[in-house]
This record gives sequence, C-alpha cells and structure tokens, in this order.
Amino acid sequence: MKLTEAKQQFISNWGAFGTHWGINRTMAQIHALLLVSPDPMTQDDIMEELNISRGNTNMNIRELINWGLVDRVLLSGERKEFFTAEKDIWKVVTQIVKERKKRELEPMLQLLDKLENVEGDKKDKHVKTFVDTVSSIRKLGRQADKTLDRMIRAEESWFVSSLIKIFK
Amino acid sequence: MKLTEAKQQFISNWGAFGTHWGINRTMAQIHALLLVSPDPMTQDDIMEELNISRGNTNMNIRELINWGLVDRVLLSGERKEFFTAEKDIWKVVTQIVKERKKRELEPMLQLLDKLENVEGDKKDKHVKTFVDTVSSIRKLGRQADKTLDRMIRAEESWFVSSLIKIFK
DNA sequence: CTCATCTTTCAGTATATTTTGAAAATTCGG
DNA sequence: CCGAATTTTCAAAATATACTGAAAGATGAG
Repeated sequence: MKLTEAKQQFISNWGAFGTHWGINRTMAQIHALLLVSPDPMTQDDIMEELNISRGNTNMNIRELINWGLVDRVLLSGERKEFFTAEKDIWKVVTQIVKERKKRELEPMLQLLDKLENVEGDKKDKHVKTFVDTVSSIRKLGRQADKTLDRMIRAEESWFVSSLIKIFK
Repeated sequence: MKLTEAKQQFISNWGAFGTHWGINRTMAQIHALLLVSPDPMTQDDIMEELNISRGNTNMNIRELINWGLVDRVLLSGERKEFFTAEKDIWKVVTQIVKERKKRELEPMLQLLDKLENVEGDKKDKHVKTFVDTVSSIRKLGRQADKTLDRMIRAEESWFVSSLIKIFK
C-alpha cells in the first residue's frame, strides 16, 4: 500500500473510531492528520487535505487545543499560524484520561455521593436496591479515580511497563 | 432527597453520561432504571417510567441484551416478558470492556498492523513519521488488549483489589 | 385451532449534531 | 496607523441519529 492511501485509511478509520468515544469525526480526523504529519500544518493545509470548511477546521482545532492534544506553533518569518500534535502516544492517552476524568468522572462521583444519602427506610427494598447500586458504582468509581490519578502522575508508562510484568 | 427524585436524577444523569461514551441516552436510562429496580420489569413498566414509546423501548432493551447487560426473565404464571439488569458492577464493567474490545479495539489493531507495512523509503520523513506513529499506537493498543484480556479473565475484582495495593 | 395478548418492525417524523460560508474581528508588516 | 492577510464567529443548511406509533408478526392459554 502506498503512503497516500495508508494515510487516508488511517485518518478515516480514526475518525470513525472517535465517534464511538464521544469525539466528533472531524476533530478525530484532524488529530489523526497532525499525528502522521512530520511538520506543523496551517488551517489551509488541513482544510485542503480533509476537504472541510474553514469554520469547521477552526472550531475543531480550537477544541483539540482545549484538550491539550494540539499546539499552536509560530514559525519565524511566517504570518500564518501552524499546528502540531503531541506525538508521544502515552502523553496523548494521559492527556485524554485527565480531561475526561475531570469532565465526566468527577461530576458523576459528586452526584453519587449525594444520591447515596437518599431518605427512606433501608428495609424498603426499593430504597435498599437504590442505595446498594449507587454505593457500589460510587466505590468502583472512586477506585478508578484514584488509579487514574496515579496513572496521570506516573512519569513512566504505567500501562506499557508496570502492568506487563505485574500481571503476566 | 426523596427516593423518587433521587432515582430520577440517577437515571437522567446516567443517560447524559452514556452519551459521552457512544451509548444512546435512552439505552443508558433503561439500564440505569433496571439497575436500581429490585424486581424485574416489563416493557410497559419501562415505557411508563421513562415516558418513551413502545418501539424505542423494545429496540433499546434488545440492544442491552446484545451487550449482555440485561436479561430476559420469565416469571411463572405471567405471559409477559420481564427484564432485569446484572447488578454486580464489576461484572457490568467487564462485560462492557469485553464488547468494546471486540467491536472497536480489535478491528483497529488489525488495521494498524496492515498500515505499518506501508511501502516507501523510511528516510522520507513523511513515511517515517507515519510508520512511527502507527507503530507506537499499535504497540500501546496491543498492550492494552492484553491487559484487558487479563482483566476480563480475572474472577476477582482486578481494579478494586489488586491495583489498590500494588500502586499505592 | 382461535383469538386475545404481547412483541417486533420500520417508514415517517422529530430532534440533535455537524458543517458551511460569508461577514466581522483581529493581527501584524510596512 | 493602514490595509491586506489571517482568524474567529455564528446563523442557516445539511446531515446524522433517535423516536414514534401503527401495523404486522409471534405466542400460548383455553
């Protein structure tokens, strides 16, 4: 397979993959494109390569920057802004975990804490099932939260090094 | 907070949470409802509680069954079908991981294997960056795949017991 | 076998999300 | 500063996704 085709496939599949994870297609595709591009690219480069509008490109680049996955780069002698993606995949994963934890897990845990204190007689099976379910989700969630914290703090690749040895 | 309100909040927030993970709102809500319900429920119970149509209810229950998160239950003396959700949260997580691994991670790894063998001179920086990126994603993915396999096979709660001690 | 009950399907409709493109705002070299 | 180049915004349009409800299909008690 030729590079052009391979690149095409990578970008298109990464986009589809992203949609299963609550990330929109275009955002994932721009990220994929930057990941496999050796040099920083401009908005126009990206627009042309992916055949998308200026507005769409701009919005999604901004979102990628918010997620900490893409950086604005200023090249001397150039008026335009250039963009580049973090290439260290471990850092990418860490960054995504960090953001999703903050945006999704933490608020959910706060809610569960509150819901666990529902009024009512625990002998009522409706109350009991509710409290038990909420409580077990909360406990698992808290544990996941701690584990992810550790992972984020780890300098070295937790997933790729520690786990291999420990669990084999 | 009263049980009715707490239940309402749990269901509604679980639905919103689900949408960030590629699961549709209704499917997540039905799951949430069954998780906090002590007894199995019929389609009509679910329709009424969530104010959704018969067709929608039916489709989403089926999907939950496909995912292995909900079971059809036949109560003796009853003509109707009843539904119940697995309440052990660890099992729920394991089941979800298993399905998503099969549906998403494995096909992606197959693609990456193929793409890593792209034609072209590795001295060309475009080829090099592409191969390096694909290769590092593939390696991390393979590792995740193995780790998840181990997690799925584990009888005991890998997340809640092993990791606490090992990484503290 | 019959028929009332329950389940499934799916075309049409509604809703939500994404994308466009042109206009407004900003930036910076001269 | 000026004005061309560049970036950003956002209302409208396009697309994708989810939901409804009625009709068709399946089931099982009698």
